[in-house]
Order: sequence, then C-alpha cells, then structure tokens
Amino acid sequence: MTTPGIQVTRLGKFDNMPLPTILAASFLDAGGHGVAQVLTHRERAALVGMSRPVEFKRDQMIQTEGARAEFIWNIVSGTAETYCLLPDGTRRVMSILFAADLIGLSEGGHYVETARALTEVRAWEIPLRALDGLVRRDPRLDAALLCKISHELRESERHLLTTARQDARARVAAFLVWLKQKEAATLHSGDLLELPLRREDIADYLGLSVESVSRCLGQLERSGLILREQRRTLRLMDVPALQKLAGMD
Amino acid sequence: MTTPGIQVTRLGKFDNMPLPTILAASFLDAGGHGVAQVLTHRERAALVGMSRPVEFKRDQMIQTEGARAEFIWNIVSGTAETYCLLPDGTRRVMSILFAADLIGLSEGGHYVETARALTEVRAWEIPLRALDGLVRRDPRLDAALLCKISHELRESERHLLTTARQDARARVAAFLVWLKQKEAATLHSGDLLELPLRREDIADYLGLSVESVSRCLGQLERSGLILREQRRTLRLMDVPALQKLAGMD
DNA sequence: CGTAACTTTGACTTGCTTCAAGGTGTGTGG
DNA sequence: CCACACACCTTGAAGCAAGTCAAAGTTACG
Repeated sequence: MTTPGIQVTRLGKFDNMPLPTILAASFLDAGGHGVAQVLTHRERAALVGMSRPVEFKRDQMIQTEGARAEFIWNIVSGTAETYCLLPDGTRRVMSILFAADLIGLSEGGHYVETARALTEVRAWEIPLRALDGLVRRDPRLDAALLCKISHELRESERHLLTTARQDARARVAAFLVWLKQKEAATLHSGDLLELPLRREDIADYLGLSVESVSRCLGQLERSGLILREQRRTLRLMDVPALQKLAGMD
Repeated sequence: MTTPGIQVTRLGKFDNMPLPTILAASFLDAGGHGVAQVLTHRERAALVGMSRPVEFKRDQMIQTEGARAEFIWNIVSGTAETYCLLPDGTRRVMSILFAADLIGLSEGGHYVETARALTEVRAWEIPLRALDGLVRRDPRLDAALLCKISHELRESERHLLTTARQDARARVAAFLVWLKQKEAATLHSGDLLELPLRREDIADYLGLSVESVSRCLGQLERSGLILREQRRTLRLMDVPALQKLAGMD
C-alpha cells in the first residue's frame, strides 16, 4: 500500500506547479477532433484545493496492485507506467502515462494495477474521498472524467491493436511513432526521440522479449529508418516509412 | 452508416421488453465487489422514453467504423462483437458484448469500431442527442456511464492481458473460462458451454489463426479438459485445470 | 440431396524466444 | 581520478511454437 507522506519528497518548487490538467477527446458531441483540456478553470482550482503536489523519483512505486485505493494522481510532468504481474512471473506493461494523464483507476476500492515512475514524476495527488464529494457537487467534473476514461479505453484498444497479430518490427515501429507523437505534443525536438523507458519496459509493453526489441531496433537502423544515437536517444530518419511499416495508413 | 429505420425489424413482442440495464462495478467507492445495475428505476424509465426497441439478425451490422455516431445501443439479449479492420486486411475483434452492455462508443462524433450481431440481438436504441440532454438533467446518469466505461476499460485490459505473451492454448483456455463466467451470469447450463461465435471470431479475438484455435481445442479435448459435443457446443470437463492453464490463480 | 460455409487435420516454413556470451555505459568506493 | 562492479543493451545460434498452404471432413440449409 502506498504511504505517500513518507515516500514522497516535498519541495518548495511546488509553489508554482501547473494546475491539474486532463486531456481527452470529447465523448458525446462531435466537437473538435483533437485532444483538449476538459476541465474548466473553476474545476482545476477546486481540485487544487483538495490535492497536494507530490514528486516520485525514477523507479519509485506510485501504487500497488490490490492495495486499497485512496488517491488518484494527475501527472504534471514526467512519465510513468502501469503493469500487472502474471502468475508465471512475467510482467505486462498495460499503459504508459504522460503529463495530464491520470494514475490510480480502481475497481471495488482497490487498485487493479501497479504504477511506477519511469522518470521523475511530478503530480497532483487527489484523495478519492474528496473527489467523490466534489463530483457530487459538480456534475460537469464527472463528465470530464467520463471523457478521460473513454479516451483511455481507446488508448487501451490501440495498444491491443498494435500488440496482437503484428510482427515484432511493426510493433516496434508503431511504438516509436506513437511515442514521438506523444512527445511532440509537449515539446519540439526535431527528429530526435528521447525514450523514457528501458528496453525491458518496451518489451513488456509490446509483448516481446528484450532481445527482439533490440534486434528490431538494429534492423530498423540498418534499413535507414532510425539511428541509435545513445541507448535512450533515437533519431527518426523516415517517419512515413515507419508509419507504413506499422500499418498506419 | 447505419439506417436503423430500414434495416431493423420491429416486432410486437417488444412491448414487454426488459428495461435498459447497465451492469458495472462501482468506480469510486468500495461498494459491493460484484458487478451490479448502476441505473435507478427512474433513469431506466427515462431512457425508455427516448429510446426504441430494435432487433438485429445474426451477422447484421449494427454500426460501421468511421460512420457518424447517432445512437448507442443497450443490449437486452444476444451477443455482438466489435472489430477493426487493419490496413493489411486482417481483422481484430476488440470486444464481445452481452446483455446489459453498451454498443456505440464514439470519438469526435464518429464510431471507432464496427459492430456486428453474432446472434440475434435485441437492444434499446438510444439517440445520442437525447442522451446528451438527459445527462445534463440527471448527473447521476453520467456517473453510471462513467462506471460502465471504466468497467469496459478493465475488460479491454483483461483482453490485452490474455492476448499478449501467452501461448495459444492458454489463450483459448482463458477465453473458454471467461465465456463460461459470462454465460453463467445469465443462465445455468451445467458444464455445457454454448459458443455464440465462429472459430474465425474466436481467432480474431485471441490474435490467433483459425487453425490454431481448432488445434488448441483438439489438444484440450485430448487432455480431457473439454469435450467438443457440437461445433458450437463444448462441455467443460475440468474448469480448475482450464483456469490453471490460463494462468488465472 | 446437394452445395456452400465452416471446421479439422497434416506438412512445411517462418519468426520469435531462449540461452549464452560479449559490449557499453554509469555510478561508487578506493 | 581511476578502477571496478553492476545494470543495461546487443548480437549470435539453436529450438520450437504458431502461421501458412493445402486438402479432407462435417454441418447447415435451401
């Protein structure tokens, strides 16, 4: 079980931390096609009132599967992953979460996955009890959560789509393009792609072995589609070709 | 695009069709652990007021990927599937839906998947426009949808979990046990399991080839775990062994 | 009763995993 | 500041599981 008061570092720089942000596509209405902020300023302020800023160091646990759910976290910066441990000892990375995402979805009052910080993560820690009350007073917030969760549902389906029935190279290519899009949403870095995760995490996310991931990267490099500048830094040389390989037309 | 007024059969027996039902586990509170009705009687009645009962025949399309989203459907009886067609021509079954499930989640006003009836399906057809208004007047309904969608998210993750990184036999075993649980929720049929879908659908759901599914069933039969009574009727001889094989401990 | 759709089975091939060993980077203590 | 140790990544070789291709068997239905 997470005991944030102990594990979590509190720093002065939290004073000017960005407000809680939830990005999602609209659910019911046709709206703008893109992903946008679904909280009003009022709601963001209300969330700040009941939340506290926290920071997780690299590799630190955020929540544990099966533990009593007490908080959800709204990521301000950094990258995290959620995963399940299978009875045979293997690990399955279910989702990779970025700024404006939510960590901590639960069922029956208990977390269904384990979450871990991949980089340093700053987040708003929102007590579920307080959120429950806020949702009752402000139904619009409920709609915002609905948008977010249905958006996550589609993310999960996308993940399922790339994972199943595609060969290893296509999966890796799809992953790189996806990650690049996520990154491009926050910062412009040309064709450089900073990987916030280890090969092992990529493998467990794509349902491959570490060796396969490595071999695929080598293959993509030999084909001139990418360049491995450093372990965690790739250069995407031919994004259209990667997309084609990934079967994204 | 679906044009329900034309494709859909209307029958007199709709008069006493069961009210709209949404089953889901609670989202925020600890509540009962099981899956339960999340609509009040009032809400169910309100939904009836704006909906109409429809019936889809076996193999009939319910919605088409990319088409303008106008309705969602609340299944009363029968089984349906949703799927995506990949650019390489392969098909990926994303979900299998039963009574009390919802069909028709959309993004940006368009359906994200194609849905098809696997058996005869009876459902309440709810216009999105009307639902939107109702949700505004009744925030609790919004919460109900939230429960349902977060429940579906977990279903999708379960699917992802069984699909990736398990061998074919384990996937098939997991599928059979899952289907049995779904079926047991509505009717008691001993150890008999009625498959509402073809081998092809099972294959596309599990990310296997039709031949692999068939071979796995043969293998499970030879091991004494199941019996193939008819094409679409299996007898589960040893559910615990199937669960163990599926890695459900 | 015949045809078409569906399912099963067999033989072969491909691609991923596993096992094993060799690199490369990083952080720590001498 | 260097050297060592450890964690992480890459590469190679062998084995095996699932896919593909081909054909026969079965069921459903007109």
